[in-house]
Amino acid sequence: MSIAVVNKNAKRGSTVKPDRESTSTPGSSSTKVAPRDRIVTTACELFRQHGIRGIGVDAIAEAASTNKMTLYRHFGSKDDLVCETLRVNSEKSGAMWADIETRFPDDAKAQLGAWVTALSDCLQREPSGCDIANAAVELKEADHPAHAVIENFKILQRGKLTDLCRRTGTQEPETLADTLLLLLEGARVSRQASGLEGPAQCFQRACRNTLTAFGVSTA
Amino acid sequence: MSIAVVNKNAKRGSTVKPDRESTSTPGSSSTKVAPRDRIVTTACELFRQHGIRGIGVDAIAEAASTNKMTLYRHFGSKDDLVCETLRVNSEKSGAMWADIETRFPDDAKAQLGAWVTALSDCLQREPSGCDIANAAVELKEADHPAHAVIENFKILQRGKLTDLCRRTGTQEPETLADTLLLLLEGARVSRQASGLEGPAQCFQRACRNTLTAFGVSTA
DNA sequence: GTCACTTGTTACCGAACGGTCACACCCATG
DNA sequence: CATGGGTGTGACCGTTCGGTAACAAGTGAC
Repeated sequence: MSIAVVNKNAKRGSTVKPDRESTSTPGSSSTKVAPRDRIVTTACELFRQHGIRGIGVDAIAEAASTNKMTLYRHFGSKDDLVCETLRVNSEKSGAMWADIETRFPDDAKAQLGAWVTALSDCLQREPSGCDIANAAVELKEADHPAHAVIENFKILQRGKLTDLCRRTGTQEPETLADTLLLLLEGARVSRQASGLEGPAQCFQRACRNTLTAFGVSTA
Repeated sequence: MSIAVVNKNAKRGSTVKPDRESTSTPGSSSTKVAPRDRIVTTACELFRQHGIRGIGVDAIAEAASTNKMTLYRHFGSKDDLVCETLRVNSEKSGAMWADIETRFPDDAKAQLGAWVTALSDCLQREPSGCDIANAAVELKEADHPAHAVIENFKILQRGKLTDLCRRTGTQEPETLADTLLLLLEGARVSRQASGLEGPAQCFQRACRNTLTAFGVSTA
């Protein structure tokens, strides 16, 4: 299957007590991040890079400068860790919404325009697509606990966007919101062969067109 | 990880020579499909159901009423089999294009409308999303041979759709095609929480709106 | 110092996986 | 009947994986 081997050669060569860059130095070197937080951050990154099924708990623990035992003390199973990373990603999205709202208070049209540009920037920055959507594709087991997190996020996101569209005064705010979401999901998936300019520009242009078609002038 | 176990209990219980439903009866029972074809068909289905990483070659062979050895005699590796299934899926898409063209010869607008309805029907029938796009999400290894197949398919699809849009006489046929593709990919991914009516209707409505916005009356 | 708590380390387990081997079997062709 | 190619069967190998056990080491509060 030619699985990308990320695991191999755990030990960093030297046999003497090596570079413990962040651990065991309480307040000195690098802000003393708790193991649990290091694990979550690292897991987010590695899941995005290699897929959930493509990376093992051992490799995650090692990349987080800790070990498997500590990982399993904080998370009962790999599934739990997956859920936690998805939850963190949801919170990141929530932060983006809050940022938009504070930057353009009481201006729904400007907020909607900012949403488009923010997501377009996000698309250009992270070529791996939406972590949550990717997780939904990868986890086919119907009873996987992550599906609740995914479902919850999607409902929340759609609610927020629909509400924002409604506040712009357009008719059919739900149709507009659903169209924008379809464009977003599509852009996140199809990072190949979306024209010369890439899915980010493609997404942005399609959104602008859709907004004008719905009578929303993007301020 | 709570991987869905599809493999277990290979043997059908009875120890006597059991129900060999299709094999060893040359021209009698069920049309005598060659093992290779059975494997490909079964693999397509199982990859869609469980994901490429979620199903093993053993389970595929057994579901195809054959065994692992025969599978490996026809396909050098699981990766080869994956590529073959993606190729088959590409051909199915090609058949759809041919069908549309014969049903509405020399009528680009009607063909485009038929494309929308055909894909919408397809979305409603198969809730698993696009197998090729799913494969792209699941196979993160950059050197996986399937990526060539995927890329090839996407380029082909985009070329056909762009050409069709151009023949409708609209300006910016590429932008229109890219928008429709974004909507399609999005609808295929987001089978959850796309409004009350599901992504299929959502996709269809968004496409109609987009087409009218681009001045293409869907006959 | 002592105690409780969190981490680190190592080894291990059972299962599933991709892939291979050797051998028996069937069946069509000659 | 003999031969040869495609197929079925079961065992096997090496690896990786998720998860656990047992024990040592560090750390902060009292």
